[in-house]
Formats: sequence, C-alpha cells, structure tokens
Amino acid sequence: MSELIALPGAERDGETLSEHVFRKIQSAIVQGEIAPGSKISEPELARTYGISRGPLREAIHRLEGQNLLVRVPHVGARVVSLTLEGLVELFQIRESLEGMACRLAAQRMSRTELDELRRVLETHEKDEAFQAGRGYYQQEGDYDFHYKIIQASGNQILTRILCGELYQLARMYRIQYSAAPNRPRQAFAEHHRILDALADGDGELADLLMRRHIGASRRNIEHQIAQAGPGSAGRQREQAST
Amino acid sequence: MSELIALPGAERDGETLSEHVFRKIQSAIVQGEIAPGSKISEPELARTYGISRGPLREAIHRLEGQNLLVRVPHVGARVVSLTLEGLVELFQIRESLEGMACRLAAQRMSRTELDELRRVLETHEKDEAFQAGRGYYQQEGDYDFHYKIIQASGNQILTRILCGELYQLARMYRIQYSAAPNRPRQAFAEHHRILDALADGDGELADLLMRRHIGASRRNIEHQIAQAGPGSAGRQREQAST
DNA sequence: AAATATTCTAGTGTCGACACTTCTTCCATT
DNA sequence: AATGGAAGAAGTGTCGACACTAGAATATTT
Repeated sequence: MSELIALPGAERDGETLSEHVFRKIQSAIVQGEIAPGSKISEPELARTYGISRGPLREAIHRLEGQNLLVRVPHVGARVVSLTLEGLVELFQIRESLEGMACRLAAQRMSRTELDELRRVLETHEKDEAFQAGRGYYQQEGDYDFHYKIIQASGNQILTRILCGELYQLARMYRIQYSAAPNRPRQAFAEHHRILDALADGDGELADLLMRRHIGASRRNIEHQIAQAGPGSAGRQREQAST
Repeated sequence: MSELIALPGAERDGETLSEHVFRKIQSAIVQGEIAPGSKISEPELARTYGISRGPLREAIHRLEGQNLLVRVPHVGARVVSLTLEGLVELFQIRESLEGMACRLAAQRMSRTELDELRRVLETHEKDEAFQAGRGYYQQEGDYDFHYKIIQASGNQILTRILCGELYQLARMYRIQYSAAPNRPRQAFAEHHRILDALADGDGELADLLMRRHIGASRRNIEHQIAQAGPGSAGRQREQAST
C-alpha cells in the first residue's frame, strides 16, 4: 500500500523514508530552497514530501544534531542563518584543520593517491580553460581537491567533521552568496604548489601553503566586512575561492 | 494523564520528553552505562525511560547527527566504538583547533575573562594540593580551562564543535578508559604559561604552547600504541592529561 | 547429518489520532 | 483609542497500532 500517491521524483528503493527526507531537506537547505533563518513547518513539509510527520520529525532531529537547524521546544525549527562573520569563522577553522590534514597527508599518501590528486587538478585546468567565466564547476572541483587531501589524512574524525557538517555549511555559503572565485588562476597555482609539497612528503610546507591558500580567501571576506561597515553582516554577495 | 508511572528521577519540568531522553542517553553513552559498540534496543530503552518509541527515536536520530550513534536501516543503532587510534585522532584535532582558539583568544580576551581564567587555575591548584591522588576532578577542571579559552576565541562554530560534539567524545574516552592525568604538575605549569601568553596578548606563543600541551598527551598515547603492538587497538586503559 | 528452505518472532519503519502549548484574533474594559 | 484578556486556530509533542524487514528457530530434503 506504500505507493499511495507517488509524487514526482519519489523513487526510493530500499531507502528509509526518514533517510530520504533527511537528504531532501538537507539539500533544500544547502541550495537555499528553504531560506536561511526561515521557520520549518512540519505539516507543510509533510504534505510536500507526501509522508507523515513521524519520519519527518526524525529527519528534523537529525538535521538539528548536524547543526543545520535550530529547534525551540513547542515553537519549531529554523534554518541556521548565515552571516559574513560566520563565513570568516568557517574559513578560520578550515585554515587550521586543512592545514593539519595536509601535514598528515604528506606522510601517508601513496603513489596512487598522489596521481589521483594530480588528475583532479588537470581536469580543473581543462575545465577552466574553456569555461573561464563560470565559477561553479571550478568551485565544485576545487572542493574535490580539498576533499581528497582531507581523506588522505587518514584521520576519520577529521574527515567526518570537514567532509560532513562543515562541508554542507561551506556549500551553503557558496551557493547562497553565489560565491564565484575571484582568483581562479592564483588558486590553481596554489593548488599545484600544495600538490608538489605533498609529493615531496613535506608536510610542514604543505600545511603552510594550505593555510595561506585558505587564509587568502578569509582575508578577502574580512576586508569586505570592514568595507561594509560593522553590524551589516546580513546578506551580501560574496566571493570566496577555495 | 502524563504521570502514569513516574519512575524514579523523572522530574521533567517544561522540558520535552525527546529532549530529556536525548540528554539521558547521551549521558549514558558518555558514562559507559551503554557499552561502546553495543546495540540500542528501542523497545527496551522505551521501557527503561517509561516513554513511547516516538520521542525515543527522535532522540536517537539526534544522537546519530551528533555521531555518537551509528544507525543501519532496518537493523538498529549502535554506540560508536572507541579505539586508541580514534583517541589519537581526537587529540590531533584538538591540537590544531585549540591552538587556533588560543591565537584568537589572545587578541580578544578582556581583563575580566583573564581574571576568570586565572581563578579557574587557582582553584585547580588548591584542589590538587589536598587531593593529589584523584585525577577526576582535576580533569574536569582541566576541561574548564580549555573550555573557557575556546569560548573566549569568539568563534561560534568552533565553540559548537569543540564544546559540543568533540567534548562529548573526549569525555567518553576519559571516563571509559578511566584516563587519569599522569602529569598533573606539568599540566599546571603549562596551563600557567598559556595563561601568561594570553595575558600578554601573544597569540602566536599561546598557540604554540597549547599545541605542545595537547601534543604531549597525544604522543603519550601513540607511544602506548607502539608498545601494545599494531592491531591491538581495542580496549586498553589509557592515561591522558588534558 | 549437513545443507537448504520455511516458518516464526522480535524489532524497526510508518501512520493517524489526540493532548497540550503557543500565537493570533477578536472582544471587552478603562 | 489603547490596553488587557478570552476564545479560537494552528502547530508541536506524544502515543498506540499496524506493516514490513532481518535474523532465529524449526522443519524438510538430499
């Protein structure tokens, strides 16, 4: 009796309803389909996805555990709100954590992994070559680069944090502030140098370079905040490479 | 009709059942009352806490989002299992993140906050003076020290990660491996030096000292792993200060 | 007797209904 | 007219029941 309505795009194979909705909502939040700071209505969402409130609430609670939602008892859940200050905070953390990831990766990466990483870079450069204007694909690919290094660090908790929770947040900022990289060329060069350091097994250098790489974007944003004046951290457009 | 049974210790004022149970289970996991790696039985837990499976499942999902539980669809949830390798990973991350917290805190801490931090240290020393053997209170207090610095960093995301998710994990390790600090004296000295650096506004030094402080404990564990031999990462007792 | 198939049983997933809280709206009072 | 309060609506919190899946126990076949 399960296919009572079968709304468009409702192909869930062996997946749990709760699981399915969890991903759907997560995606909707990250994509900005549900505006930051806006309230979540359980009945409405339940109707939207054609399910009952049970699994929906389970998904909401899981999202809350992931810090993408903030819930107030007897009132409801709201999507986290984005501020430029928050973006700076995010970059600060990435600076620190991805620097460490580089240091670790430098002394663990196999030949194969290094080759894969090199291939990722080449792909980006080709992409960038003939669609120089677009930032989107380059950005997604950019994350691939960082992604791979993080996973190569071998630290599972780190991977969980960076590739899970923080990654969603970063994407959310990137998409909603339509953050186009304002310095793709430099970014490429920096990526290459990081790769070289990794290939040399020079963790210290890779750490330094990665920190500088991410730090450049962070300072970019801080600059904008300074320009925009204090307190106006609301909803400006933002560029951030890396 | 809500107080049908009123099991011992079931005082929940305006708190949601789901919320209440969430905290209860979280505590039970951290305290080791529910063994790491063991399976969670919904009917059993529901009976234990005298509630229905609805709010219980919500709590479980929230715990899953916090990475304290791992769920497999149609099978159930298991408590995360602890390994010495995981402990090393945790310390690596703390090293990096708390170092950064120090750097940030150094240039933001007010006179008042510094005084508070100083008072925390004094309290510990007195405690340690007349209950030198016990490690527990010192440890809890130790975390207070770190806690305060993290919050003084002003980075909210960082605070959420370190004082939320990772803090629970750290406590879990500390309690279940009954990790007593094997070097309280040194730890005190190191704390003092960190405090001094913070008071001087010397973020770089505070960063360095904190990394070294946490790194000492990490190397301790790595040493033990090396001794115990590879592959035997299971359930040894462990000491780790800070 | 071993291996495969089959029932059976716990346990998870989902739903609809109801209780209670919060916010809104409307009315009464000063 | 403005403030305070009461009735109402909307929404969240909780529950019990039922459907379905995975693993256990039993029976069947070779």
